[in-house]
Parts: sequence; C-alpha cells; structure tokens
Amino acid sequence: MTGGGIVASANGEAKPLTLSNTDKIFWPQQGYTKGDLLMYYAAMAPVLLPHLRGYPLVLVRYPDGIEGKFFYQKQAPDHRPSWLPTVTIPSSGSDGTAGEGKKSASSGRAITYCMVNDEADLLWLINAGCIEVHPWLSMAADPDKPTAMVFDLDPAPGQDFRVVIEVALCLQAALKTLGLKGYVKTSGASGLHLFVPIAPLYPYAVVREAAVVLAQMIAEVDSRVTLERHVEERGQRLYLDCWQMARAKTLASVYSVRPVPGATVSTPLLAEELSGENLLDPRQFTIKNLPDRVAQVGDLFAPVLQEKNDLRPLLSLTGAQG
DNA sequence: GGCTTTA
DNA sequence: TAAAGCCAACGCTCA
DNA sequence: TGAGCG
Repeated sequence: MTGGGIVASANGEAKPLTLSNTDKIFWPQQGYTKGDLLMYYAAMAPVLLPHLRGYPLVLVRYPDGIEGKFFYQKQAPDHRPSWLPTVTIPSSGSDGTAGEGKKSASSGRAITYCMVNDEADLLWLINAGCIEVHPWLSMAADPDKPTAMVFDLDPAPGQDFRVVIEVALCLQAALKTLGLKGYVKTSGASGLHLFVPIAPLYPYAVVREAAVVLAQMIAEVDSRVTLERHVEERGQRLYLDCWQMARAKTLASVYSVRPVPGATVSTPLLAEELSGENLLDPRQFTIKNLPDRVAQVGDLFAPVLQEKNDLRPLLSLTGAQG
C-alpha cells in the first residue's frame, strides 16, 4: 500500500482522505507497517463501526510506531478535516456519586472529542497514528449514563492466564444468578474484559458501585483475586478493576489494536474458547488473522449492541436506589 | 502526524 | 531552517 | 495534603 489521496463517500458526502507514510514500520519485530494497520481497520470497519458510533473517542497515537513516542489525545486536533464528526462535552460534571453539597460544578473546560460514523472517519484517525481506539463507556447523547457494566480482569505479571479465564467464568456464573449476561473479550494485552450491556439508565457511580459489590464477592471466595488499587498490595493476584466505570474514563474498544509486539487485537471470545480444554492464548488474535476469524464467527460482540440487561436485581442486592 | 513555537 | 514542543487529567483511595 | 492508580 502506498500513500495518496482516496475519496470515501458516505450518504453522498465526499470525504477526501489522504493517507501518508503507509510504508512506515509500526511493529519492528513483525515488520508490520502503518499500511497494514490501515488495511486491518478498513477490513474490520463493518463490524467495528457499530460499536464506535455515537461514543466520544480518546485516541492513543503512536505516529512513529509502537517503539516511538506516544500520546493520548482527547481534544480533536484543529487540523482535522471538516467532515470528521465531533462532540463537545464539558470535561467535568457529577459522576453520580451521592456527595451533593460538594463541588461537582463544571470545573474544566469543554473538550471536543472525535467520533466516527463511517470508514473514512475511522481511517483518518488511524492514518494519524492512532493504534488504539478508546471509546467512552457512555454515549455522547447521554454522557453520564454508561451503556455497559464493565469488569477489567488484569492479571499480575506472570500470572497464569488460566486464572483470568476461571475468574471470568466465575463472574459470568455470578451474573447469571442475577439474570445478567456478560460478554467476554480479550483486552488484547494480558487480560480480559467482561461487558454487561445495559440501557443508559443509571449514572456511572451507581453502575460502578453495583459492580464493586459483585467483584468483592468474587475476591472473597477466590484468594487469587483482589480489588486493591495499590499495585504493591496486589502481590501476585489478579486485579479485578471496576474503576473504568467513571466519566471520561475509557477502555480499548472491541477490535482495537494494541501497541504491543505481534499487533494483538481485543477479540470477543466464544463460550468454548473460555471453557475448552486447551488454554487460550490471548496473543493469538492479531491484525493479520482477525478479519478471517470475523468472516468465520461473525461479530461475537454484536449482542452488546442490542441487549439491555436489567440491573435491578443486582441493584436491590447492593442496596442501591434504582 | 501535523501543526506551532522556539533557537 | 531546523529542532523542539504540543497533543489527557478524572476522581478516587490510602498514607 | 499529596502520591498513586488506571
């Protein structure tokens, strides 16, 4: 793939897009280029775009590849094309935590976030060196109400991936007793993400606190699991992180590429991949094989777009107000 | 990656 | 003219 | 009050 102008079109609107430096090496060990990254995202656009539409995005940009300097970008750059969709959101509101009477005023300036509706939007971000795409957990239209309850299963360095899988299964079983269904994907790095899709009915703090109660129950019965936020205190335990559920916090999106050797991808898993005999290797899913996998198994995260779990049984269990 | 600011 | 800078920052927990 | 966390 070489550079040059292309014109994508959506709804009859022309979106001129010029790709640059497509031969630049982004993954030195594998020799993968920015062009490979662009081709991956272009191939995945049909399944990826529905998961991104309507969400404010935080970009993690590596313009010189995974071994170069990187930076997070929230504010959409001024030189973006005029056709790129954006949303402007005040950077601080309440996160729904009870403590009224305190600050919670709009302390920060508003931030204009990038969004993506179509392939041209997505590829413009990727061409800018954005390897990871981090959507908010709430939509631009309702930025204080998350659309999923999310658990981030983060193993200690060197911890057996089998433990991560067992904790995910345990969580799923606990959710099932509450009538809830969770969907699991690899983080693309060493852990797993478990998504419980919900309607945007509750503020972040309510969903988070419900998740924490559930997570504490897991940690109580499994000594390999901790909710400890301080790294040293965790020891060799798996960190069950519920803290991404807060306004303006993000997680690598489903099908997002990760800036690690091998160009791994956050990949939804089949039930049998979680429970099967042979141990899953989360590094097996990469920009080179994901399009084929999706052609075979489809978008295993598609239900996340449709299902709205009813949190009320969990909320009543935790004593929260619904 | 691309723009602006500084040396 | 070239190099260097800039591009996040929420809100909580524990000490 | 501030350092650490993701």
